[in-house]
Amino acid sequence: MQPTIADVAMEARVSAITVSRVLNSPDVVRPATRARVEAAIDKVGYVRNMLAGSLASASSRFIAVIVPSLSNIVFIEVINGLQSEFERQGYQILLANTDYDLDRECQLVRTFLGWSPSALVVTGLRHNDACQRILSECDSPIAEIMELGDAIDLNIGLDHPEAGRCMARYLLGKGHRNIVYVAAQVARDYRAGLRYDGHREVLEASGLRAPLLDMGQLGQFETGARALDRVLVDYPDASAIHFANDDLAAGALLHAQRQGIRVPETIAIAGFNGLPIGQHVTPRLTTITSPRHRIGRLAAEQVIARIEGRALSSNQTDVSFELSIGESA
Amino acid sequence: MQPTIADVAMEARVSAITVSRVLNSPDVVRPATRARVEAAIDKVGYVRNMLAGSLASASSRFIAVIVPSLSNIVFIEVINGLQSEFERQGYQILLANTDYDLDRECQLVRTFLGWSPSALVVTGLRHNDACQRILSECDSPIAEIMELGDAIDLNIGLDHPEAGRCMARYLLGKGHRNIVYVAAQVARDYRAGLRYDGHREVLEASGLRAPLLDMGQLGQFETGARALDRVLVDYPDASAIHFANDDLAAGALLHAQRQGIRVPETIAIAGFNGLPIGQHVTPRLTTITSPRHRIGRLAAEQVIARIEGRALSSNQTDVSFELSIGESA
DNA sequence: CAGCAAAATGTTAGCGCTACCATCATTAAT
DNA sequence: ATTAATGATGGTAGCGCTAACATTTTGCTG
Repeated sequence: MQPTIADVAMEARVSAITVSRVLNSPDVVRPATRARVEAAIDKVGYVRNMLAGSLASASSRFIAVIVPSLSNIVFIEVINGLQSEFERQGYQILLANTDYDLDRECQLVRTFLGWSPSALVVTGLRHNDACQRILSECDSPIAEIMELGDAIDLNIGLDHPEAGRCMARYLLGKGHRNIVYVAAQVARDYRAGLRYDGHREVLEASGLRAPLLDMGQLGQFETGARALDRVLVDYPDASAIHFANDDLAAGALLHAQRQGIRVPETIAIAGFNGLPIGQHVTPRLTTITSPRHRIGRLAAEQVIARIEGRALSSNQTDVSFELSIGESA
Repeated sequence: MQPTIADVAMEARVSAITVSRVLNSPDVVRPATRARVEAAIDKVGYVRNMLAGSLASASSRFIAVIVPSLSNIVFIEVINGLQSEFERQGYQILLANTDYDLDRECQLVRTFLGWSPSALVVTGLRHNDACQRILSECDSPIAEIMELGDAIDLNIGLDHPEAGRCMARYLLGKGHRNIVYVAAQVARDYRAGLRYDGHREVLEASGLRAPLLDMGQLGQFETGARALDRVLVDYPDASAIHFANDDLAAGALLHAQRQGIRVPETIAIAGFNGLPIGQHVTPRLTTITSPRHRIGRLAAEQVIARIEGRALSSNQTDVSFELSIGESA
């Protein structure tokens, strides 16, 4: 049997609550007593039972974090940002991924609420009805990240339609008039769809068409490579491809290099995210850099502030983005 | 106040324990009763308190997972493998990263034990003394993954020295006699050091030298690029570089392409891990493919078997690896 | 050194759930 | 019909901890 707080208390000749205090607010215990308790903890090999503590205090120091995918480096970086900040403050992340499935998201929220998390961090603003209701009725802080808009509680993210507009304007400025937007599964990765909306808006305002090529599968390099081939065949007039993300764009660039397709002369290529690989391919990728780690860090900071009851200047934080111009477009 | 099991019980005109049974072992409750309880759960909006359940049953269904880094795609894939299997069985992962620091690892193990995890999954076989003792004395299942050797309990991984030997033999077979091994922070990423040991063993057995270039920082593409430059200057006779991982190797390959350095003619390049990017660069990277997702899945399967008291044929699983030959070496 | 505020420690009563054993209902067999 | 065996449900106690209040000790003032 694991020793409990009572064993430590007996060993240190104090009451259980004093041991609890040494653990939770050491400064209210007299140094001499504290030392005795700490010695007793070591002596009996006490390991704190966080479950019991959380139950009694009705606060778990868990933060539920739900992202669409763990295979996408973008979310990993966000998690890194969250993790570094939360860990510093003694919070433990409970992590899950939805596979871009809103019903699964709802299920995960339900499950996580059972652990009495101190807060929830979810990706995006779109949820199914049940999930929306649960989150709205929940009294823990809730941060909806990545995307900017009407949020339940806290909101940290960037303006995806504006990012799409930004790149479209840049490509227009470069003289492109036939630009294909290539995404993978827009229905699931709807933020890529939001960027497309912005892209189309700009092109149509100039009287141009904005074809969308949706590659069937959420893919990586391979999908980008195949997309490039398809665009060259199906859209012979296209002079540029606006990819929904850097994975696709990098896949296309690497493929172009293998095949001797000249970029940007034959076709210009642009991406989104600003992943490191974009700066290492030839030509360097023109893309939009999103502050992924920063989103995580800010979300964590604001969530902690909310938990601790500190006031926030605003519930919404636009982390913004940056056009990063390479030679690919 | 959140409704509790007692509220559900009252609503369904049954006792609390029956509600508990509907939640935990529905098949022992009469269908009619079960339906009544389920209706009551919906009606009162009951959310199960996992903390209380875990405390009472002394089993949390948490799995503590400790990896060196969340920035390395390799560990992400392992976590994906773990996650998919554990989630299917209703276990929740508690995730943390050590930043390759064994003292931090010990601290994390201590913290996690406080949550009464059903099992621990840690990376590698090396721990500091305190950690080794804690893990040895722990009676939950423990899986040490990635690396093969003397383990505390379960062990799933690959033979790193043999992987190093394998690539060294391949490079020798290609006629290379001056091969530089390039790693980043071998002291921390000691598994890269194990591969170097194997590499050196093979070269020295052929009477060759096995210089080691340790780039200061654990880096990505950038470090690989800089390493290539340094090798060309500091080891003018070198005909091949054996990189400790594919990130470094890919960084070097992309750099070579930018600079017009011919691979493998001027210098051959080999990696380790078998990341997708290696198959998309030109020339394709010669590397060793490790079954990362499989390590995670197997570890989870075996841990679950152990938790459920099922016997395992062996405590050690060699997942093996595969030489993947591209044109880079 | 009394007297009092502040600091330190203790007592009691749960947190919400499940293990354990007891009880009651149902069916099958004599 | 009676018993036994099985199935379904309930009562009680306690998991290990902390909140809230109660009590004791300490340090200081006049």
